[in-house]
Amino acid sequence: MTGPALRDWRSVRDEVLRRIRAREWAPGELIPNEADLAVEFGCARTTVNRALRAVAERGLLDRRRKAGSRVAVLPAATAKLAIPVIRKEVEALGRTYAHRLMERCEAAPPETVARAMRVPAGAGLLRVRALHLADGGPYAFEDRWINTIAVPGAADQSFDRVSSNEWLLENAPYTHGEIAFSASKASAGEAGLIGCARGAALFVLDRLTWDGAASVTKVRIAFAPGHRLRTVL
Amino acid sequence: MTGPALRDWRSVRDEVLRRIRAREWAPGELIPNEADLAVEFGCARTTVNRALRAVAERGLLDRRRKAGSRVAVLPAATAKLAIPVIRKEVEALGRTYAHRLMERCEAAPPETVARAMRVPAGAGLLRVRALHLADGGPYAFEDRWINTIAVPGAADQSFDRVSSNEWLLENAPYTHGEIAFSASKASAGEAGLIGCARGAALFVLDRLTWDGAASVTKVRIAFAPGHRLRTVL
DNA sequence: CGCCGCATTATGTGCATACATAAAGCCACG
DNA sequence: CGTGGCTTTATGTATGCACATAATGCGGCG
Repeated sequence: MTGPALRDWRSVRDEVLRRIRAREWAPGELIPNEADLAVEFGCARTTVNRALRAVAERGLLDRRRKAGSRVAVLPAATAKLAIPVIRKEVEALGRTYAHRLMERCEAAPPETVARAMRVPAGAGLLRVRALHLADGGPYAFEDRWINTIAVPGAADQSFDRVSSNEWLLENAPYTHGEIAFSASKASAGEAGLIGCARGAALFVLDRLTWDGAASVTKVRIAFAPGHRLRTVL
Repeated sequence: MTGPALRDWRSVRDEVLRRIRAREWAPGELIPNEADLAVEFGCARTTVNRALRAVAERGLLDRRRKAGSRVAVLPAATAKLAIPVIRKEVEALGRTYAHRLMERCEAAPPETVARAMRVPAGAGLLRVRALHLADGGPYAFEDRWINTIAVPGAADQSFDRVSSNEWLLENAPYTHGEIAFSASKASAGEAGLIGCARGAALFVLDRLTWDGAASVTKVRIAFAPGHRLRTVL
């Protein structure tokens, strides 16, 4: 059963994946340690380590020092989502992108927004509302609050040529953030802008980004009905 | 500017991230090559390589042989989604999980399903419909088709004790699959089962998994209103 | 002047080795 | 009999080196 030596880490990774899928190593079971596998595969332990690390990143192995590596029992399917700039997303569909700025003003945010962004209740934030278009039709509606203290340049931007979505990604560095997806019924206002029936089910993305302790921007993007977020496993 | 030597790859990674965020290395710009960075940081090139690879995986660097590494211009925010078994998801919320099997029968799938799963139009598939409950209330409704040829054991499972969701993840290996998220209005049937108003906006997950060339299962899970899929950036 | 191919160069990977670190589990001691 | 601490072990990582691979871009040739 000692086939040809598996000398590169991708081969080792693939062989490990095969054994897991084929149940040669059953869920919950401890697999041989790196040194033994290295001997079996005829390669260096470093190579086995690289391979096992890759498998563990996919969630199919649980690794712990001293305890060894065991096959994950209920591997949470992990999907790597790429959330591109909306312009890119539209263009990737072979459609023509455009955007229309609906509103741009300085305003005090509602209490929920102020709390989420951790800014004083009366603080003036920049509010931008804009429609993203694909082939001239509504694609998504964006409702955004920008912390102009964290993003100084934003106050000077009109956002009529470059969308705030895109401008911020290029110009507002962030250290971390959260994204949430949900479904929501279209309000009367949204229905009018997006061009759908009132009460239609909209796919909604909420994103809040931070630069250290300061919030950068909070945005809600409601996509036109039919929008799907796809990914491969 | 030669601070204390950055000897481990995490430090190097963090320093690289800092420089990108601080615009010391501007978007689109070519960064120094690995060898030079290794000299600057006082570590081996291998270590720099490991660090840059990690940054590239986050999407903040584009690396190409010979061309070098350049800072990504529009880094598509990449989020790693973990889609756990529903029972785990509910329990992670500190709620009590239960599930109720609504239907389990062998049937010929509608044409759209047959085509998506690439099975003959008249083929008999196992259909399972079940409700997932949290603290006794509806959490999600699952409508599933199982290819019993690809998953032999499934025909003998009643799915009344262990949900098909969980049983399949443990027992049906797959090589790849697709997931799509969308929003959909609750049909009359769904509304009744989930206990929401008809026409409510539901967050829907569609998953189709494959084992090589054979489809394993196709499932649509509609979550109760208010459900959010969260992830960090 | 244009195009092709090869030299150059930056990243990608494998290996042997050494040491770091976490933690399981045993043993001695109370 | 319980427990704290030490030993052992498996993974984690740093390093120097060598060679693989891709692709750029220059130089030579038609």
